[in-house]
Amino acid sequence: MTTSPPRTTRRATPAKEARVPAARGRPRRQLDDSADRRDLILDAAESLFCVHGFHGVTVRQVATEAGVDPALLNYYFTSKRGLFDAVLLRRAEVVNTQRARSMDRYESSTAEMTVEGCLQAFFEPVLTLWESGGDGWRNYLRLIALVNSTPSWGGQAMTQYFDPVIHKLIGLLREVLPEAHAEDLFWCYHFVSGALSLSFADTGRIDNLSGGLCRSNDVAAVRKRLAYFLAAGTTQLCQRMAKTRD
Amino acid sequence: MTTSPPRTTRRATPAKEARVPAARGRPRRQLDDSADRRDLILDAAESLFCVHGFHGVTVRQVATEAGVDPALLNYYFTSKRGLFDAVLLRRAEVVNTQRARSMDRYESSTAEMTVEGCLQAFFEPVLTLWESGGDGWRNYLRLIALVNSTPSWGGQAMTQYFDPVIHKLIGLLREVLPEAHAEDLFWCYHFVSGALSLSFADTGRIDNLSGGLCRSNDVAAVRKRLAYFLAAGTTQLCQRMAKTRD
DNA sequence: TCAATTATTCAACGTTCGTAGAAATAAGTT
DNA sequence: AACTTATTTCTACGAACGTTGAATAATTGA
Repeated sequence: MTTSPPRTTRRATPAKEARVPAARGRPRRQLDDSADRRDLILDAAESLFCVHGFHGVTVRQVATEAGVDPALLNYYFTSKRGLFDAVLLRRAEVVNTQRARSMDRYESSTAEMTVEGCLQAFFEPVLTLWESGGDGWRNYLRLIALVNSTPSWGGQAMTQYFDPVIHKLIGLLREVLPEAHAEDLFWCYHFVSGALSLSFADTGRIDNLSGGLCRSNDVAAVRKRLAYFLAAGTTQLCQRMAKTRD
Repeated sequence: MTTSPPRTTRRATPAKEARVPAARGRPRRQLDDSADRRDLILDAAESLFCVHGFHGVTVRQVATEAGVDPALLNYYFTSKRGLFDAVLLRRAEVVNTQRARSMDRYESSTAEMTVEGCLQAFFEPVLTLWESGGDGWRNYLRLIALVNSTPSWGGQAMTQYFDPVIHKLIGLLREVLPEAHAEDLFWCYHFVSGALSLSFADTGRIDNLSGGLCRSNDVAAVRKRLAYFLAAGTTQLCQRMAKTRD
């Protein structure tokens, strides 16, 4: 208990980069797990980080939730931070290529684009994932919402994926609202982003506030209302600011 | 260093409630501090919690920032959680009575209320505090924004202060938009809250996104645009939903 | 079959965490 | 002055933290 068997001096395992499964020597399938342990860990981490944030979760909690040894997290992801980043990046490309495609499709198939149409093309793919992407996607979007409103987040890896589609949206809006000032379009996105984030955050706040009249995870209720609200806000902001000396 | 002087058995200090300064025996003023140590601690905690969240801050960091001994935090606030709650509650009543008064004033002084007027009466006091309330208020609003979008926050103590003014706002909007469904007004507030939160969160996100064109702490820029955006969104959402079978 | 590689477990390290008891200091009361 | 109470510091506990090295189990290529 107190005294321990003699330990030799520490020597690191040779490779210190995050472990990505190689083709050779990798077991194809676990005995009874349908998914890879690596993915199990990511799922567990996702479900915990999205509720409590990075600092509110311990690697031991993630390990327990995933049903694996804590050391395995470091084996695959090098560090707790590495795990967190891996969770963020896992679905980042998927969601954003879907959004990019959605906007491309809208742009090329529509003769007369509208503000509402652009915004819908921007967020409809995400709503769909939220609605029918399973718990994984729901947790992921919650996590993104949390990260999006956390100041201390210096996530440059994320902007790499998210910024292009945002600029694409702003580009579309610029065509529909040619008289709008550039900065006003950015401010519109700012407000859009805030409303979207809070919706995905799924805090249950509106449930309490409305005495059960509204449910914060009611995708169908959010869908139409978001479109109406954001489109009108964007249009009016830009039009009224365009008339202003400022 | 290794062996310590013999410690007697632990016995707790008699009082275990949070320490609130009494009238008797309390030193009136510290030697060189202009403010009470208790307030210094709250300020330090506020400035750290609003950036890193509850779990991202240690009591030792707060103590260092405040320039006091770590044990003093437990003396005044019993626990880390007690400190966090104290930070939240310190300014909660102030801001919300100001908002309540602002809406009362608007309601009683205006013959023909508007959606934009109601919303402005709701958030203008907060914008003013954000603009000219000093670092303390700016940090506090950041913290509220963070808490507002954190799912794991079971803050019933906060709702006690914040819910009444929200219901007051919804009551005003109901007068201006009598045809609106009740649930739509709650959804409007939901989106309003999201846009406001992200603005106060001051994440610097829009600064990067716009390449410096917008600054996320530019209160003047936010003020008008918020009013335009939210008023149009609210009006349109309610009007269009009112026409819908649903 | 056997050596090489990968995956997983085990036990523990060194550190930092929140918190507590006791002593010391300061202020107020009488 | 002495006494009482409030404030502050000192020291350190026990637990939990992220992480690691070495050992073991599983899988693969030859």
